[in-house]
Amino acid sequence: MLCVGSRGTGYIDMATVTIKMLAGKLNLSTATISKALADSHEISPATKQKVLQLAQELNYVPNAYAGSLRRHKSKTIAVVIPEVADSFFSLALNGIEEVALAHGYHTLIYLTHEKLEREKAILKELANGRVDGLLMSVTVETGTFDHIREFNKQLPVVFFDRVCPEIETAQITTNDFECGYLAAEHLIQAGCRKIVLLSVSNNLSITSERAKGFQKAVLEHQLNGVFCRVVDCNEDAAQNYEIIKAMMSQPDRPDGIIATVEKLTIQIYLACRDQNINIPRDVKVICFSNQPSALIFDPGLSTINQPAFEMGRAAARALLKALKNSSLLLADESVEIPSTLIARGSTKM
Amino acid sequence: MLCVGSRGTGYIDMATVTIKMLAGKLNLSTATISKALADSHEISPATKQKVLQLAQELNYVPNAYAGSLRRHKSKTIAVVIPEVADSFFSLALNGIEEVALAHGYHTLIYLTHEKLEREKAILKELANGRVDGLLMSVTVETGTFDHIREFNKQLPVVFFDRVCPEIETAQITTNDFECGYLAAEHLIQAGCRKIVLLSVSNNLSITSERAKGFQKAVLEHQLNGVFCRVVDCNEDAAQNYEIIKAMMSQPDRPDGIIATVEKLTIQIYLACRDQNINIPRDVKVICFSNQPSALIFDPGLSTINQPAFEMGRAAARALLKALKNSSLLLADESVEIPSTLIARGSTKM
DNA sequence: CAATTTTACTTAATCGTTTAAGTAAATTTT
DNA sequence: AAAATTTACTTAAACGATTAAGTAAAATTG
Repeated sequence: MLCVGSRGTGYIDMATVTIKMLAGKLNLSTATISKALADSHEISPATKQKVLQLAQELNYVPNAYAGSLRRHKSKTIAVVIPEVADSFFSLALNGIEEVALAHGYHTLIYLTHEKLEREKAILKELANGRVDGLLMSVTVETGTFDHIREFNKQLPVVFFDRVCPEIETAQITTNDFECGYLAAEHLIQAGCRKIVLLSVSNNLSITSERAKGFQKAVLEHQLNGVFCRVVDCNEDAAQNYEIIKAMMSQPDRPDGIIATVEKLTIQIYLACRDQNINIPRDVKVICFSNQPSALIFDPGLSTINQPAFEMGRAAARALLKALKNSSLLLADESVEIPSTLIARGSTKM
Repeated sequence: MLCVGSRGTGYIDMATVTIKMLAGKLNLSTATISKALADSHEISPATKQKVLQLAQELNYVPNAYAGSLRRHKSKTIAVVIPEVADSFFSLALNGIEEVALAHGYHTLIYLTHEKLEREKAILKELANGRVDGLLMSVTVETGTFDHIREFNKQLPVVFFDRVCPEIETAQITTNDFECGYLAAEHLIQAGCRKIVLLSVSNNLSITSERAKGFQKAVLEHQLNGVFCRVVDCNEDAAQNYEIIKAMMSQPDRPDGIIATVEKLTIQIYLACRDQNINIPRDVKVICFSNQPSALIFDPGLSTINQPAFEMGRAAARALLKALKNSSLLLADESVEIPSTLIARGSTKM
């Protein structure tokens, strides 16, 4: 018995299996079916058995949105991040998805591409039932927080990595201050005296924390503040290349570079190669990065390795915990998961 | 006027703004509000103006699920991929999100972690209204297709990269056969005579296409089939390292390696380094990879670069086109976007 | 100006669930 | 055995939107 129309989608609705349909076939009310499927004590074992069996046979899957509408719960969370083609965020997303899945939650993804406007638009749109909560890493542009605060009045938000201390909620971070300090210490131990920290001009607490750690080490070792400084890069790879190249062609060029942003790595290597500046002989380089292939760079890249996957998991866990237990104070769920410094060829003495 | 309860979520419902509420405040019916917001010709300009203004003021956002339930359209697509911590998939996801966003669609993400069971469970759950369509790259285990075929009876599916020619729908691919051929040709031109293609044991059409292209080049150049062969790796990095190491410690070890899987790159480099086999002098290596940092590997990695972002975009576009135009035959939307071979240090003569 | 059409609404049903409240029959209690 | 309770259901309202169908008043037509 073929069932092909001459026009239309070609997709068969087959009068999608609903509770109503099950009720019809079994001569029961929809209420009974619903309760039977929910294993309610109000329904007799015999009826439950019949309902379950028919549901199985007809491949009944409850309409997600009908339930969401009724219960005011979507079993969906949103992940709002700047980009996904970045080892940190893709690993974090991995961790988030794992936890969401395990709890039967669905994961919506939104990329801000570092645009505050986009971030605002997303939060606004999500503020009406589509999700039960939000995991986010803010953009580099995010300097005001009203849009987040407004959203957070209605739904729980958990920050990870690029957190927002201004908002009282769970903040999943790594030890950025300490890592900035350790990176600088590491370079100093390797003999560097003119260390530059490359950052991107932004409002992020994590980069300022890293910079503060760096400054502390510089002070402790009484290094010259003229040479030891923070240099701002931006979102444009070609421009960053020029910035780094210009910096490295000065007579008093740095002998150590700390990149707080993974994507600057390539530009640093390229700029040095193109100017015949040898890493690590002429300049030592360490980056905040999670690329597993850092060890086969030329030379192997010393890194501060963030626990991206674990941070994603921790963030998702905190959010889901809050969703299960509505009296939970999310601010108490903040955790700091330490990063690890891995020394490789690029900082060899 | 503070509004803080002693218990509960702390999240303010503020009787979330609904059409009903707007209707109440303006002394109009919900139908009028709904139509005004949809800019219907049935509503007078004056009323529209009033409605729009109040909606703006109260920050009204339509409940997504109410509309979805009524219209049987969710404005949501699902992306089902093996993993996200992979340069191809993260770039593709980027392209997908861009297109979805531009069309006002939401993107759900599901990771199969290469498990067929997981893939089946996801499709089953999604088959009831949650999404309007699906973009997918199948797992390495996906050898049967009934679960996809079943889903595809109800909703449109578009495959990208790891496609499924058995299902009649859009398949967004790159020129895998040709690339397998070109990679082999490239190694042969560089002097290789004993070339091994490293793959992962699976059912994927793309890897078999690459292998076929490789075989063609081997035949054309009448290379010895004993040395020129396909070697299977798997999902376990440590095991792969051992497989490659064992292969490279044979007396008749290969002088050329083609890796069809990005993640094998590191194991190849490590195994060679650990055995003092010089790349490219002793063995030349080319990988299917999209890592932008391939050029600063040691030595720079020659790659077959897939147009991941473009493929993601093409896949999303095909799906959305089908969703807008239900009489579209998706199979006609299949496209092949060519990859590019980038020669670097790892295949130098 | 009576008849018709158009305008600008409202009423009420519906999407697929869940759930409070109701109810008849069976069971238990006293 | 009458009263009270429990069991296993059903009825109907709700969630928040959309939309077919209905309607009174205003505008247009012949």
